[in-house]
Amino acid sequence: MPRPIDPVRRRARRLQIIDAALTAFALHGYAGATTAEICRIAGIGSGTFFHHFPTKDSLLVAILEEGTEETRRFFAAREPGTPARQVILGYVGHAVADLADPRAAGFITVVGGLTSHPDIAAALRADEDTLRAALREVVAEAQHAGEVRTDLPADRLAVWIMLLIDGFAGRTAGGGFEAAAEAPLLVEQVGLLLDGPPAD
Amino acid sequence: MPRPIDPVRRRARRLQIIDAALTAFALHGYAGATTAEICRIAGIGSGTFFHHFPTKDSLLVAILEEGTEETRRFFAAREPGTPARQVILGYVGHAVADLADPRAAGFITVVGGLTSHPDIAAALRADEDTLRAALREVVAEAQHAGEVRTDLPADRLAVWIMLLIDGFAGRTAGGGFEAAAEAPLLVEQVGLLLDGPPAD
Amino acid sequence: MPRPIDPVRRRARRLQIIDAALTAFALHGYAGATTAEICRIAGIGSGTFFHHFPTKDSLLVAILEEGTEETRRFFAAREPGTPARQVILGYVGHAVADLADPRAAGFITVVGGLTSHPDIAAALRADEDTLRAALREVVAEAQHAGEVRTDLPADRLAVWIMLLIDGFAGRTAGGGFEAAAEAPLLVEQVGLLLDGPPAD
Amino acid sequence: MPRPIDPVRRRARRLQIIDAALTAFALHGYAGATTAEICRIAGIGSGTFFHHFPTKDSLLVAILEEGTEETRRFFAAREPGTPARQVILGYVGHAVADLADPRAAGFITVVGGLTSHPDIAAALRADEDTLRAALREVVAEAQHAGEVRTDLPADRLAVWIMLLIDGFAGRTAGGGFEAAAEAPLLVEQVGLLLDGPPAD
DNA sequence: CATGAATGAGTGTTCATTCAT
DNA sequence: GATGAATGAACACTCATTCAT
Repeated sequence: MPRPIDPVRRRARRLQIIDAALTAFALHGYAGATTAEICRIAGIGSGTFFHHFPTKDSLLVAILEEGTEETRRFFAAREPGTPARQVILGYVGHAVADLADPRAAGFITVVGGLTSHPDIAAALRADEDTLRAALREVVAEAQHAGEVRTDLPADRLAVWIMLLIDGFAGRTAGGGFEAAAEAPLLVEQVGLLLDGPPAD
Repeated sequence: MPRPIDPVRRRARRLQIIDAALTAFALHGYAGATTAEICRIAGIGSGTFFHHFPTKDSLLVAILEEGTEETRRFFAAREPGTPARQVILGYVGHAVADLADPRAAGFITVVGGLTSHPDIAAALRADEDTLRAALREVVAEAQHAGEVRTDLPADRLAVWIMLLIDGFAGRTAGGGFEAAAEAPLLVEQVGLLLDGPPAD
Repeated sequence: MPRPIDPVRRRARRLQIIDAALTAFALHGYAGATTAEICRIAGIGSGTFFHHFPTKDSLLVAILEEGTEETRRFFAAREPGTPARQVILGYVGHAVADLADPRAAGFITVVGGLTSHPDIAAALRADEDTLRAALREVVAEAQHAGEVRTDLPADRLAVWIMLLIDGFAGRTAGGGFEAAAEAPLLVEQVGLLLDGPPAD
Repeated sequence: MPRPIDPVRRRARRLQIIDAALTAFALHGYAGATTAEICRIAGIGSGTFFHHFPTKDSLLVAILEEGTEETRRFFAAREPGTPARQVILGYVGHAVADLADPRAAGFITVVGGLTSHPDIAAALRADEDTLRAALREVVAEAQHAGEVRTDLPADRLAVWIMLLIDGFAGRTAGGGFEAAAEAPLLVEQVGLLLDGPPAD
């Protein structure tokens, strides 16, 4: 009597594990977090873990893909007619809001340098490329609309926006830096970046 | 009749190990880099490694302290009479020059989130605090000289300078970002940060 | 639907490891016996070892506690009405019977001096104290019954009984000393201890 | 200009190392004591250690041989005419006096079970055999003189004397057992052993 | 589907020993 | 003779992963 697999419950389990992993990775880094700890946080047995993710690497890949998907969704959800520059600054605000979860900041800084592990590196690159392409497109649009400086190519500005966000995340992960309080300065800095130095 | 120990050779060995560690850490992260690999890169036996550093942790701490010391030296070496703002931008240039070694960039990003390992966390904090204090002091001086905006406290500006440098380092560690080519834009962005948005 | 864990099998594995450890410790001493050898004797992988005992120390502690428990059981099992002196000599016989396993003798002599390793030292002390208290009590009872000399305090006699048993165990561990053949002489010597020198 | 080796200084160095080793062995056991610690206690470099003893094993063997030699000397130094029984009890007193050094007791208990290490096992056996033969001879003499029971062979009595001394040493190594205070009881026990149970 | 006992390659670290100075 | 830097085999222990139940 093969009970039909319940995809809802399955997804719930996966999210439960992903959530535990976020905590563990943020605390000890990817290599430092053990599957045993993730299982303990998630309240499951190790067997269950490997039922849902064939390897530890695949778990991290899944988390990264989840993030990539969210990025895609954000830009896809753009209200038609919204000015491009506003979309850019909106994304910055969106990213900062994610960093309200202190684990997110830790996760980003900790996962950045995983160039070994080919699967993970690929997922990181995909995440990066997705955001970079989306930003590049909307920056180019803003340039055409005259909302953004044109002395730098759109791609380079996109990368520098990401640079600012990543730097901000890194500070958030440490102590003594209130993401909420500093967010306006981030928006200001991105604005200054998009405007460039005053002509004077 | 004890042979007089040769401190020069001892220091050379330490530097040899530190150099190998920089490579390994940048490649695989702290936890991912094995002492065995560091030894292989350095061309020494494992016993020699632990003869010079009692633990893997202590090696990282030594590297960090080396960096802290270099920061201190940089600010101590300031020519009397140099304008404060020029010192700040000079430091930015100095930091970027270090990132010409691609391992340095990888190292910085990879080592950021090591909050477990109390000794390492302490050394990271010390490194951070040293730079932050030095920048704060010179930023405050620049404010008094009217070279820098005064609507933000010196400490906050110091942190944001570090944010920009760290974000820059993170990009350098990845591909598709030429540190040398992007350096002027970093100086420009720091300048924008120090000036603030145009009064207009 | 967690399979109900089988405590029987778990206990069996533990005993299997303990048995292998007894052999290895008796052969090479505590420090000299490697976990690898214990695993080989027990026919298990190293992972399994540490699945059941978190450290090598904890294994020895478990063995010692097993012994302490057995001592407690022996004295608790005393038939009501048995004369105290008979209980004492019964215990001596019981101890000698254990020494029929040549590994037991080796184990005792080898484990005696482990004053480093705080956990082990504590377990040794607990084992010692349990036996000493049990013997002291029954010796005191025998003194009240007039079966044992009263010129020495019960505690001191208890210690000397243990001294004789330990000395006997030490001889058993070496060669040229048949525990079974020498047992009557041990009982005689304990008798002499309990009686003291003839009044004459 | 090969300076003639100074055998006095050489012997002093050896004794200095042996003394340090006694301390270290008593504290941590043979396997637990490192050559590095012995060197530290002795205040010498590791190179010097291996100048005087080619291996750690050879050091222990040397200590054991020192002890064997002392045993031999004790029995050789017997004043002509001394009654055999008095020699036996004199030896017991001599052994107890050695145990006044708390390291001696620890050393004896800790070194007992080293059946691996063929050289050490051989030295232990030699030490044992030397004492046993000496005791056997003097016990036999006492038996002929009618000072000692004759229902047991001299060799067996010799072994039991050693059993009592070793048991005593084991207690001394632990706490709560004052060698000096308990010595008379040891002499009494040996006396009772040599007399056997009263005919009554 | 869920479990946790079992695995063994791999990890950081130790230590007796060697040897150039 | 004396030193301590260098060595690498061996050690206790970890951990991602497998699989019988």
